[in-house]
Amino acid sequence: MKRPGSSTSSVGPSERMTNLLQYYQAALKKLGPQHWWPGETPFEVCVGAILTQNTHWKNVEKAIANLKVRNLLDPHRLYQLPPAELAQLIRPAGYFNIKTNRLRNFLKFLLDGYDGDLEKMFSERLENLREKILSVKGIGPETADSILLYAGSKPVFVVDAYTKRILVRHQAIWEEAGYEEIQSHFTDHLPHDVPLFNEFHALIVNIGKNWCKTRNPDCEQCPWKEYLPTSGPYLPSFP
DNA sequence: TGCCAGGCCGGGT
DNA sequence: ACCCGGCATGGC
Repeated sequence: MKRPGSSTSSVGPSERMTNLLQYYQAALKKLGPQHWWPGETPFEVCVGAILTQNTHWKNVEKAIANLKVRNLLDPHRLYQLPPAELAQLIRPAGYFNIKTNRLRNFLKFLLDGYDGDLEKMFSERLENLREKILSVKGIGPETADSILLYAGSKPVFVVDAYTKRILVRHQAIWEEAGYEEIQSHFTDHLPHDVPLFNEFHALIVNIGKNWCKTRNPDCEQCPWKEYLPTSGPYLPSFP
């Protein structure tokens, strides 16, 4: 459903899916805790957040493993590594030339601004820090927010492609909604609780991967089947 | 076997 | 302010 031009519609996305805690509880009950982020240290989370841009996590795991066995999951040592060597190590994660630069941009930011100390970085005021991380070339809103939530335990809700697809499917947002608008939908209707944000986003990704796929959606088995709109422009087609 | 994945940037309308 | 092409590997 596209946002109506300048006219106002009586029933629309803003009226739907505001009972987010029920969605959360239903998903958690069916799927259990997701134990996110899949990484052992905050720094590993940051690296993974950059490497997983538009990429299967399975591929990222291989790249991270390459870095880990060489003891390179450290800002100083990783930045010391010649870029060409870094590129080869992260090759399995795809876009390896681009991601080499993006990783190094973030490393330089971390080393120059905070002596490579993530704790020091995360001690900065949240609003300022988010803007600064976003200014690093190669780090957009999802990557920045993933770093803030999953590496820094900051109360920031992470939005990704699955989040948007599911919310559009549930008529909670318009198709044209941008990142911040989608994010607001959660932060406006949920307590700002770090474990909640952590688990909720992880559950969304799980549901997106398994039931809300672009090609082969399977709404019948989806844990949120009960909440699907029973009428609207998406039935029986799928966005 | 094609299609697609936990985006983002830069250049063009 | 959007829209689009480019970036790349490996799993299903």
